[in-house]
Amino acid sequence: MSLLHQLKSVSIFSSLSERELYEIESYLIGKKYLNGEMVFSSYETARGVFILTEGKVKLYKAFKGKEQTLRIFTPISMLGEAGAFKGEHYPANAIAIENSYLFFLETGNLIKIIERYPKISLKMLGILSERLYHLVNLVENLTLKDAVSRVYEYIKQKTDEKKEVLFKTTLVAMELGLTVETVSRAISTLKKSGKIEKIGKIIKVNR
Amino acid sequence: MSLLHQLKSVSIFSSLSERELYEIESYLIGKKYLNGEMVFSSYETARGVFILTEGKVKLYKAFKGKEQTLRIFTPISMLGEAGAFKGEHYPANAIAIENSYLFFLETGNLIKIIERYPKISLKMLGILSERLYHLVNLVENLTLKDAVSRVYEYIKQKTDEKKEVLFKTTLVAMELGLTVETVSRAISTLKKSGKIEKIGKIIKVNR
DNA sequence: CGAAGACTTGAAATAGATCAAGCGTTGTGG
DNA sequence: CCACAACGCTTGATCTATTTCAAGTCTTCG
Repeated sequence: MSLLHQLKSVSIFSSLSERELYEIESYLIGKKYLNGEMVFSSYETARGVFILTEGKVKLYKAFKGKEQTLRIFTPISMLGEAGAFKGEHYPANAIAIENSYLFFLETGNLIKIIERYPKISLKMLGILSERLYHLVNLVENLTLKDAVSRVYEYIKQKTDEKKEVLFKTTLVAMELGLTVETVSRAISTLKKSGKIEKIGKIIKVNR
Repeated sequence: MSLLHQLKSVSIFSSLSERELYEIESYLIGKKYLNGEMVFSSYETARGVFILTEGKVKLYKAFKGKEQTLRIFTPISMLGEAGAFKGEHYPANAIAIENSYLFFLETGNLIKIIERYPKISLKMLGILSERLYHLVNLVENLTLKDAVSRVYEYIKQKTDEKKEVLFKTTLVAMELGLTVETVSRAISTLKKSGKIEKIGKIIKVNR
């Protein structure tokens, strides 16, 4: 897929013409990140946003050897927006958890774009709002729901469109803020109660 | 304090002239909320934002009889922005925890204002980003830090400007997502270790 | 003044984490 | 292409921080 085409799927740019996208493209700097490589950290000054076009990036907080995943990003997504619009530092850390490719867009240029194409600002407000919904949902899950129902809801949601889904315990544990062991136990509980079926790594919900 | 004056302290309006504020004022509908009265709930469709000019409002999530506070708002603050820019429903519930006064501003009018005064959109992006920082911080506190250090950090932060601060166990427990008992125990631990002093309801940090 | 609400302290319960060990899967380099 | 090392998954046993339950004291204010 061409970069131009990819830009179109970044929601804030979706309303722009090819000509306009072409201009934005000129601001972007692409870089490959290997699995395990840091994209940005909360210690560093936020200089702009990233656009993930390939791979997977984990956004997380770390403190005293423990860590909490906030979100796993997959293509095509924008990262680091909050840092760009407020504050010195990014609010969290981002690390590639697969070999990935990201473009960087400087805050100054982003603001230039927003000012030039006012429609974009509403889109941007929409993105930030979506981030807030996601985080509020995370807090709800972390503090109000037990492990088994969280895993169950996760699976239900993932199998909403597709019938069956590839299930990686480690990844799900990360996304839900649980340990691998807890997720594994939750799965066997759900299997026993007949709510799900799992053959190999393929999982499906019984409705 | 006049409404016009109050509007000026809502950061998104701070750059507007009196004439412009006067126009915005005409969109606002004020209403008194008694202690315990619901301002909005996550079940209801988001029709606009609120501006708190008096009292205290708690933003929280509830599930199966349990609840988790996301934030306590004090004047002058805006509430419900995320709902206005995305999604059918507000992401959480808001309830007055003191007798309060709020103005309501319809989404349509807010967007009109943003489109008319483009500078406002950057301010708005800043507000949403600040909300994200706050929530990320909440997640960090809830999942990575223990009760005693959370209470300690809370007190340190609150006593940053003032030397001494009025401490209400119940309110702090809400804000930190802990039980009253846990906060009370944390306080006595901190007192014993000499890190803080508390006489009556007045608390201070030993530095 | 008295009663409702706020705070403290102790004892018990609990959900999930941590530690530990064994098994399964996979992919790489010899 | 096979072997085996590294990694992922499962299951059991213990541990621990915080919640819950309970009961008593202190505060405040109508």
